[in-house]
Amino acid sequence: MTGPAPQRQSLAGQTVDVLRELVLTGEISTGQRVNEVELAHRMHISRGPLREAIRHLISEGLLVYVPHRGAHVRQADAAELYALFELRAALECAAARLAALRRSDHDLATLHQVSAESRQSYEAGRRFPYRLDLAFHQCLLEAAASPRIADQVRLVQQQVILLRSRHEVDQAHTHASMADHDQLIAAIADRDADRASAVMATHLDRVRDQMVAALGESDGPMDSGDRDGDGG
Amino acid sequence: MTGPAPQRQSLAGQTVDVLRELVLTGEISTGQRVNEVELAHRMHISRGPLREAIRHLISEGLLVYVPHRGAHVRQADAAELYALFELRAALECAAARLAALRRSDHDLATLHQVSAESRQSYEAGRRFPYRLDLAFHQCLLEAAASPRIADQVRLVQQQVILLRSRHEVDQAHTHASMADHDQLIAAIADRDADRASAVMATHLDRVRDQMVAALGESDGPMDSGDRDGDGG
DNA sequence: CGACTGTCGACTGTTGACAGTTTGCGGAGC
DNA sequence: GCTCCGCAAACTGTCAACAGTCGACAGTCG
Repeated sequence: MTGPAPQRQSLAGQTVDVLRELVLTGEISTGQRVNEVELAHRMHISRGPLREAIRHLISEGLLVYVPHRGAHVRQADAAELYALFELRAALECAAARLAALRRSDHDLATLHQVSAESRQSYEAGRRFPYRLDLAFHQCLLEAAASPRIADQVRLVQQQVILLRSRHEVDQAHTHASMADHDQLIAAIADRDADRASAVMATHLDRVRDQMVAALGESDGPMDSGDRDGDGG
Repeated sequence: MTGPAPQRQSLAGQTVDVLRELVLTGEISTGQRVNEVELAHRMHISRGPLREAIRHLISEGLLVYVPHRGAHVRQADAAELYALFELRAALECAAARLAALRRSDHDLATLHQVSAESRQSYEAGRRFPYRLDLAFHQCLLEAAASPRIADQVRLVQQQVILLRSRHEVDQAHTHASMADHDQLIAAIADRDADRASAVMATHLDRVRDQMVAALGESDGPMDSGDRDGDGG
């Protein structure tokens, strides 16, 4: 599991985690090219392990690669975001369906708990950190008990995070998302697979539209719009 | 387009294709460990590009990796096969749904054509080469017009091929599969997304059960009967 | 003044060698 | 005879250096 990280990992393995964090936190800007020698020097490692780590992140979809030009952080337009969410919907709707069929009482209790934490955090004035949103979807994957689907969902979610971290989410969307989660829990509690899948589809459509809107605001007018608002 | 393959690919890129073929054709046996130095010498390349190719195939799911032990060809028991087909069903049912909604007349004609070729080949006495089965699913992906889903389906299909190549398929299963394909085409022609998804689910269940049965025949009765098949 | 071409710099692609770890074998001890 | 310990071989992990390729700049020709 994602327990205490075994520090006995290889250098390349550690580098994957470090580099992934650099990308997801935006420390390496979107679209920025990754210089192998410079980055290797900065990490006090050789180019070999770094290259393997880069290739790994490419396979995870966080980086893209151009021959003889190196790798750069993936940047998505609206079309790619739609395509990504089609994949996400395919996977998570199936997960919701399986969760409804297979969930144990323990799974259901955990879902309720995470949902309660989210609402608590929200009403305490915090901005519904997507850590709790991720935790909810993670619990759902546990309930679905389908390891291969779970792995793929995690990869897709990483790519969503890569885009989501760039902008803010508004309050109305937060409220609607939590309502979706509650409906999803209800469907899973009833072991209603079709309803769980449908609610998930609705939820993901909402999240997608919100992200497309935010993308259009910050990235839409691209002609020399050089306001690199990476602050967040 | 996917025209003449750019032979100017990097050595690592070429090696990926060569190694993938070696694995899928069974030239590297299932479970067999991959010796880096030996294989690099045999391919007249250095270990660097070979390692990158190996890591790539690991990310594709064809190889698995053990620290300090190297990579070996993935071998699946019944439980893993069930998990794999849950992922496949999630992806391909969604693809079938999208294909029903988005297919053009040209897509439909192509599907009909591939289906006819399959039937022709079958009645000519051939054993329904799964190349044609793959071609059918490929056409369906084109009709679905969802690039991310298509990519993932291709990766999953590779893993299925890795297991399917080991054994034969019986005639009854072949006949049923072609009937499934025809029903799927009909549903897509009617733009009935729900029915297309349902037919695909049935089809994949059939294929899965046939593979599980074949797996149990050829691989099940091993010396120490460790039938931990809790595939639910 | 504009377009083309030759050269330079930087970076990726590849290689061979070195170091650390694991595994298998052989011998000593019980 | 069986078990445990130690050594050696083989393999993976890592590194530094070499070679090939692409992009940019400057010089030259029309």
